[in-house]
Amino acid sequence: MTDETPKPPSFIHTAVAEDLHNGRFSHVRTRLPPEPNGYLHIGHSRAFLIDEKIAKDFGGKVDLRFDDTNPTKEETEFVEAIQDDVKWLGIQVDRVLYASDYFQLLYDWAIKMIHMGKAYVDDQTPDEVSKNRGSWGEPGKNSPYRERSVAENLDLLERMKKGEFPDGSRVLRAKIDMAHGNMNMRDPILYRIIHEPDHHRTGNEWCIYPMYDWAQGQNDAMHGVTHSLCSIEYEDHRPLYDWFLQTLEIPNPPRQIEFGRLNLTYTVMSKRKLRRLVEENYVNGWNDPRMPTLRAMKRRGYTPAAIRDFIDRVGISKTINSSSGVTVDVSLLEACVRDDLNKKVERRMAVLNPLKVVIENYPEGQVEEFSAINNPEDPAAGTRRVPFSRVLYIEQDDFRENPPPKYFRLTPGGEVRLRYAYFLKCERVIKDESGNLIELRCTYDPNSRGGNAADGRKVKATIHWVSAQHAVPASVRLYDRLFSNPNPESNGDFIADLNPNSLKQLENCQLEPSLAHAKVEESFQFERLGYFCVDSDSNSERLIFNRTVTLKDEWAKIVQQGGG
RNA sequence: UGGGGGAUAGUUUAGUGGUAGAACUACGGAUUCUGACUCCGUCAGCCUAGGUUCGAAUCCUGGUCCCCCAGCCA
Repeated sequence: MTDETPKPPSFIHTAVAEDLHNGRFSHVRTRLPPEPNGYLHIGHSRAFLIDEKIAKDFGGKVDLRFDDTNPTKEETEFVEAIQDDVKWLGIQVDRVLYASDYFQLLYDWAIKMIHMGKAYVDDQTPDEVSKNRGSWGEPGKNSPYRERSVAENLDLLERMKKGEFPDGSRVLRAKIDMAHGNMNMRDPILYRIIHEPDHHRTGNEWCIYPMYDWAQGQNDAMHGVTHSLCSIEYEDHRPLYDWFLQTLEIPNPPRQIEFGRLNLTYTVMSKRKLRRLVEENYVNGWNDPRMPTLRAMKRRGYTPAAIRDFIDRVGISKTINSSSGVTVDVSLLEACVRDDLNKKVERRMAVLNPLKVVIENYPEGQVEEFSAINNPEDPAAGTRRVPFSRVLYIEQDDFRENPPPKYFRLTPGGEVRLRYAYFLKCERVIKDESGNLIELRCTYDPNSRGGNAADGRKVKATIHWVSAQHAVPASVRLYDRLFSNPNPESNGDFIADLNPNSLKQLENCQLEPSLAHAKVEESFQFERLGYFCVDSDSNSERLIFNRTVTLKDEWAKIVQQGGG
């Protein structure tokens, strides 16, 4: 591995290195800033991995900090789920912090702002606040409460905090500039009143809660964060971020740096849309393997290594082509999983759509065992024994009565190799009254034991098989992309772009016996088919596999192009 | 309408004044007891118009197109 070409550093690396070089900072600390109001998806994981990478590359640390400043949206359940996902990804966080643990410090700063004449309690209704904010190209109007006395502001804020006023009746605002071109600077709201529900950590101790802008920079500062990395839609919040830190005269102010967000083709990423998929039952929950959430991807069989590789290959930039970022082709993600699983996972034979084969010249009652390689990419994985007998199952796709051009699997009178076993020739086709194919009568070549003919003749195809009397039945869920449109919603409602074939469950699959005791989450390559893992719905009665991703399939392409 | 940001093959991404390079995709081929893996090859790009320069993706000027912002969400 001497010739591995390191990825060039990102623009963030460049900026951080500069800060270190010119003495703005002497070390690096970043933070993962999730709001515990939902499950993490692949887009979050990228943001997190960027934070991790920057910290690691500069010998710094990364914290996990929950931005739990809005009790109406946040729950303990998500706090736990997020920590699980972070752990699963393998991110080693230095500290787990909660914005809510620092409400008092933030409140003290608000009091300081009032004393400085930089903050005031506004009694306007939400509607008035909104109207008086003005619009693009039109300045806002100063609130009639803007020039209240320090004493009155202090008193009012104290009573807001204690819960003397109803929700929505007042807010604390910074006094900046109602005519500013940047909307965020038009007297932003610092605190709003929220009585219900209780906060997941502070209970009913507070009746006011800080807004994102008011909390973010100060939290970063008090936790010693040097570089506050976030996505690009926060770029025009940066002036406000800096304004608070400067106005409060906070030493060693952290630096916010923004990067473009990650979107995927054939996927939706917004929390709103994902929630709709769940709530309207288009998928079976947040961990449905078709979802882009990390728990879903885990269940589907994606590995942290594959996700990390993917994020790495995508890189970091500020490019913006769509919804605040860049839209990466899912096929890159799929390529990354295949790469990882190919190296690590054992091979097995599994017949998804069984077609019965009787080998007429094979002795009834006889059973042989063949040795099969577990992983050609990893000799240390060794071999296993696979039983063979007179009645087998092969894949329906591996036989064609009227083969199209370029089809070189089994055909009437044709010969193929049964992987690791014998050459097999199809002699007769058996059908039911309505003409459906139900069975193949075949013969084998006893002189091809192990897979090579004594006379040296070749076959064009090798197919997988399972001995009928030894087979383990199972269900297999074939997952495909959730949407059939690379850019869901590009022509109307994204629900209309749902792929009707995103899940197909097969109930009559036949697996080689070594799979009988496969454990939940264990992954395998079913040869010639794809990568599959044991689903958590499995029990001692029934094995259920999820297809993580197919193998690349040249034949499928030929068929798609009309060749088959 | 005001503010902020972005533009290099189909998709991502390097390149920071000196021959535009990579990955994924697509296509073709070699190999193969997985139509997999591996290997080789092909197609394909600097948003645009000027300027500076011996030389511009890179510097300057003017356009064009795309994204984000008017929550008491984050």
